[in-house]
This record gives sequence, structure tokens and C-alpha cells, in this order.
Amino acid sequence: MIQSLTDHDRENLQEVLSKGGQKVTPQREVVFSVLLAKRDHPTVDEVFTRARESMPGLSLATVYNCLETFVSCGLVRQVNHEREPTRYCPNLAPHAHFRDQATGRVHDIELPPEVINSLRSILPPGFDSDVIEISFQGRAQEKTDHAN
Amino acid sequence: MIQSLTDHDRENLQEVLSKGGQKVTPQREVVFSVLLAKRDHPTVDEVFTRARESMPGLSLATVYNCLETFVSCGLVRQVNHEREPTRYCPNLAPHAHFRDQATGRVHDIELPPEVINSLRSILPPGFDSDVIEISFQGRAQEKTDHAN
DNA sequence: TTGCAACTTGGATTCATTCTAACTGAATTG
DNA sequence: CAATTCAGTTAGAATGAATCCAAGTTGCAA
Repeated sequence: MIQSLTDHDRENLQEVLSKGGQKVTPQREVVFSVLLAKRDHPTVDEVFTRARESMPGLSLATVYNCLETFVSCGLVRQVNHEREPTRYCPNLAPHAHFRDQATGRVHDIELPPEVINSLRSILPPGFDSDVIEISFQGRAQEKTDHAN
Repeated sequence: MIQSLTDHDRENLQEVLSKGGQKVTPQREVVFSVLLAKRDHPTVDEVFTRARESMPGLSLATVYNCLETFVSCGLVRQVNHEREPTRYCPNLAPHAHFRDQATGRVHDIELPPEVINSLRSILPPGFDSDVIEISFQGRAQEKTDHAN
């Protein structure tokens, strides 16, 4: 599972970071590649463990820092569910999250624009929102995930 | 702000608790009355502070216990936002939450059934959900809240 | 080469929440 | 009526995710 970024992903990382006034570092590359390699909404600890495979000296604090940087640059999304550890998600398209109660696994659910609009329309006058979080909770018939 | 339950509320508490195999206790009455007195989505600490006004010996652990009991009986809802302390809400009607970025205050947003349905309809086959959480984040022109 | 600013690091700290073990008090049984 | 039981309460200890901090690194710029 040790792997680094494709040229394309590295370019993207470089561009988004510099737009946010941040630099590309070896640590950030590794953390980002971990996120892209397996899009299963890992926790910080999971990212940490996976990243250490290719960079044993990496510290936990740095993983927190990197992820925080990515979030502030809009490169990844934070996913919070109840009080469980925060998870991270490199899917930037607007989507909701579905948490399988049995496994704890989190799935992305595509969000059609008309649903977003109908949601925005229920806000009373005077309320203006840029972020809408939608999360489902229930049971999913897991299709065994090949690929990744 | 020290006040106890109306007969109606006390009855309701009694009924819902016993349905869940739980008893009414003085502590539970106080905590419940705090929730009803000011429906501003208080944190545990806020509930604790307010409840102590009418019951100085009350312990924090008990507030946690009471609130947990209420949630498990379906008497109140938990409201989580990012990693902030959990808040509690006695509004049982289906509704979304709007968090004012400026003040941190949380407002209830009514959720029309058709919006709930359109949301449920975006789930892929095989996904079944009982709980849908919707939270907005943005700016609200606060209308100074009289009453309460 | 020196300086600086951003980034990284490990360890300490914070803080919401949970746990634990002792206590209370009401109901139940002998 | 005691004795037992059992849910509920309590204070304080423990947990664990996340943040903070002060001391290193690194690469770039003057």
C-alpha cells in the first residue's frame, strides 16, 4: 500500500496549497497520498498508521497539522459523526454521508443540486448558509469493495 | 429562572420514562425542567449550572446520566456540531439545525415532510436509514429573543 | 553566511466524556 | 418491621481525541 502521488495529483496538491499560501512538503505529500489511495474516510490515527509505512519518522502532530492545512485550503473535507474521531474525505463534489450502524463505515451519497436547493429554500428569511451537512445513519447492504 | 415542571410536563416525563423502564427522580425532573425552560440547546455544562440553581447538590455525572437516559427514551435529541460539546434539544418534531457562525447559537429549522422524502430518495438501493441529520452553518440576523 | 519564516517533532496539556466504586434511599421480601 | 436488593446518584479518577508548546529542521532570501 506504499505509494506516492501521480504527477497529476502532485500538481493539484501544489496548486491548491500555494493558492492558500502553503508549501508542499514531503509529509504533506505522504498524507495526501494516503487519503487518495484508499478513500474510506480514515481517522487521524488511521492516516497516521498508513502514512508511517512510507515515512516512519512522521509524527502524529504533523498528521493533524497536514490535515488541518488541507481542510483550510479546501482540499479535503472533515466528516464528523456524533462524538467519534473526526474522519477525512478527499471527495470534493457535494455529497452527503451515510454511516452504516453495523460496521461504522462511511459511504458517500451523491447530492443532486435540486435537493441542495430545496434544502436551502427551507431557511427562514435572514438566514444565510454556506455549509450544509447531511448525514444518514442506518444499514447498508455492503457490496464487497473491489478496487481501490 | 428556578422553576419546576408543569403538571403536564411532569406527566409526560413520567410516561416516557416508564415506557423506557426508567423512573422519575428529583434530579431527572430538575434536568428536564431546565431543558424546557430555555430551549437554547444548552451544553451539559450549561444544564449543570442552571440545574444547580434549584438543586445545589446535583453532580455533573448525574447530569450526563439524566441526559443520556432522556436521549435513549427519545425524550430529547442530541445535537452535535463539529467537535464542540454536545448540546441537547427537547424539540421532538423533525427539524434541522442552523448554527450561527458568529455567535455559536443553534436555531431549529422546520423540516417539511417533502424535503425529508426527497432526501430519503437519494439513497441508493440497499441503503436504509432511520436517522437523518441536517445542519446548516452560516449567518443569521438574530431577532432579539424576547420571551423565554 | 546569516537570518528568517514556515514546517516538523515529541511531549505535555486540555477538556469533554466515561468509568468506577462507594453511597443513598425506596421498594420488596422474609 | 429488619434485611436485601437494585436503580440511581455521587466524587473523583481515568480515558482519549485534539491542541499546545518549545525546541529542532529546512529551504529560501538577503
